[in-house]
Amino acid sequence: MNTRDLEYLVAVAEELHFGRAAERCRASQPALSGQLRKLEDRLGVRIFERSKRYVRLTEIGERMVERARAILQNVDAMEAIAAAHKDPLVGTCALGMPPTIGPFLIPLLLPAMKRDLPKVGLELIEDFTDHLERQLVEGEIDVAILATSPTRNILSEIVLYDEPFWVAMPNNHPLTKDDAVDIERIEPGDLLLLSDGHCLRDQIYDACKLNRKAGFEERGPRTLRTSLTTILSLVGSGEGITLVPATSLSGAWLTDAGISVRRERSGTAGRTVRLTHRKGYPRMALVEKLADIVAAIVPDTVCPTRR
Amino acid sequence: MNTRDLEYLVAVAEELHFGRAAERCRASQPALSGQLRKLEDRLGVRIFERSKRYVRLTEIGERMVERARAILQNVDAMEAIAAAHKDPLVGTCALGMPPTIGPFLIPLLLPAMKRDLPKVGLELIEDFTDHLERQLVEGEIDVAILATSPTRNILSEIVLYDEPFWVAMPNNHPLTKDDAVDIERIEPGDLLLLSDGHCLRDQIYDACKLNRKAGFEERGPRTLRTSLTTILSLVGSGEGITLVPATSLSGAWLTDAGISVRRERSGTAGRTVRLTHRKGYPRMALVEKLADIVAAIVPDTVCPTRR
DNA sequence: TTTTTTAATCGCTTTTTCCGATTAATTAGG
DNA sequence: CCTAATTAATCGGAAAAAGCGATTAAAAAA
Repeated sequence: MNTRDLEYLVAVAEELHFGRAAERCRASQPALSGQLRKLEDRLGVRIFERSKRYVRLTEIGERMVERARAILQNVDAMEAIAAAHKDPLVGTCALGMPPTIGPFLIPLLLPAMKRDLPKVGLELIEDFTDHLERQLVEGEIDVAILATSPTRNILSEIVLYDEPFWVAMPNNHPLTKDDAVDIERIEPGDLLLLSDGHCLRDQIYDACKLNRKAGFEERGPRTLRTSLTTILSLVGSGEGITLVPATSLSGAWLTDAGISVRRERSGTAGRTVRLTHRKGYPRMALVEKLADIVAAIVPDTVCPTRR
Repeated sequence: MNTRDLEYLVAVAEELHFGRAAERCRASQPALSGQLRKLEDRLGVRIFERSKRYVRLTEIGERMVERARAILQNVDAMEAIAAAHKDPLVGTCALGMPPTIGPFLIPLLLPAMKRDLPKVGLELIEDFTDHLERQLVEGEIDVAILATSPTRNILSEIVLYDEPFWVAMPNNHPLTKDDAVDIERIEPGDLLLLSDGHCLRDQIYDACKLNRKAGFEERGPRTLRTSLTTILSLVGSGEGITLVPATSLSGAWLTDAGISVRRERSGTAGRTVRLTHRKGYPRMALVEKLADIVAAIVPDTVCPTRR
């Protein structure tokens, strides 16, 4: 059944005149007549009582018109929804990010989104990287900000920025003497790390190349099943040292908390943050825009890939 | 927009697989693919996120599917209503009749309808013949039982029965002596007639050929703006004489009311009762059936045209 | 009677839809 | 790394549907 037929039906019901109805539908009278005749035949029911002098709805016709109107209303609604969403920068977007990024990025992201993508409702999901990847693959989220390259090849990435790791120490730590810290000099036993599952743990691991040191496991870092924020406050209270991504440095609270940060001398320790999405994701314009926004809001301690 | 496309849409939304969806819709996969692609293009919106490995609904797609389901539900309802009313002997039927027929026919008609047309809801309208004709023409009623031939030629009639007029007199009236009454002998001054508007008035007028009599107007019949039943009770109390159609004679109440009825000798006084309908009325099977029913229930004092 | 009105009918053209075969991309298995 | 399998898209041609203009038929109005 074609909704055009239903438009014809409603038009004739309102005009009670095939010619005028045809005109209103921008069709020829024979075309309209024929389609309605076929509609009646398909339904097996006479909708109109016709004569050369008048057209009238039958009892059943009245009910058919009611339904036809309901259908056309839904069709209109469908078209209206579609029209409203033609713009890819409209709708909701489920954005995932790991807990080592979220707390620092979200406060910057929300105002920027409100300004630059006011019609996009952001749904934020904070979870471990591998969970987010799975959710991406399963379509539970639209896009994620991750610090790893996607492992599944239905996913694709847009590089956002490179952020160096900084060394965070208690104010009275000997390594604070220098402008930059030689990463080799960090005592493994001092190192505070997040627990398994946090991508940052692996990244710091790699950065410190700790596994090269003999007897590392024995004298190795302490693992804490907590958040980066908590780790940092432990650093402030003299419990140890850690490496932090540069985006976490914004705000004055570090010094207030008794923490000093120093550059890592080689400049090689760091990670690349990307916007990850399914290759076939249809709202790529939104993803691109999101990438621009994130690149624009990160603090200047990092090096945005996009302008 | 074709509802087939919406079926395709819902099928793919449920199967998340173009091939299986096509199979379910008994269409080829390219046909289904193509139609959905065109639907997306028309709406200007991507409903599915496709890849070689998976199919997924977009956010907008979910909403489109909701609407599509609502539309298809209405289409089904439309088809169900049509299917239920394919039988012309279903639905409501507005039946008009004049007040000189209604009170005598309706008590017989209702039980017969309940038995023979149980799925037809009868809506009864009692009014003057010319009003009923107008209502027929305007489509306010479907059919009418009238004692006159239709004057508008968009109307057509099915003759139901011929009913003779009988002479109704007080028990003590001299004319009751004979088996049959010579209509010429009725004293015009004794005649009780219904007021203008009642078809029966004109019919009795014609039957008595009163207008041929000199000085008729002066000595003429008394007109009463009331009902046939009231006229008859006046006859019973000795106020005058009247002619009554044969259908009104059923029941024993006439003798109880002190009324005697006699045949009219010539046998020419009477009227033909018909079922009148618009020529183009689509439920002619119902009209025919109705005619059969009425012909079957009238008392045997009349001569049904139909068997 | 003639004219007007109006829905249906008739040919014919255009548009749409459909199918089978094929293609291209991707994944899985050896 | 190569091959097989899966799957949606594409292509070409055939079939179906819808459309239009002109005409017809019936009824009403002039």
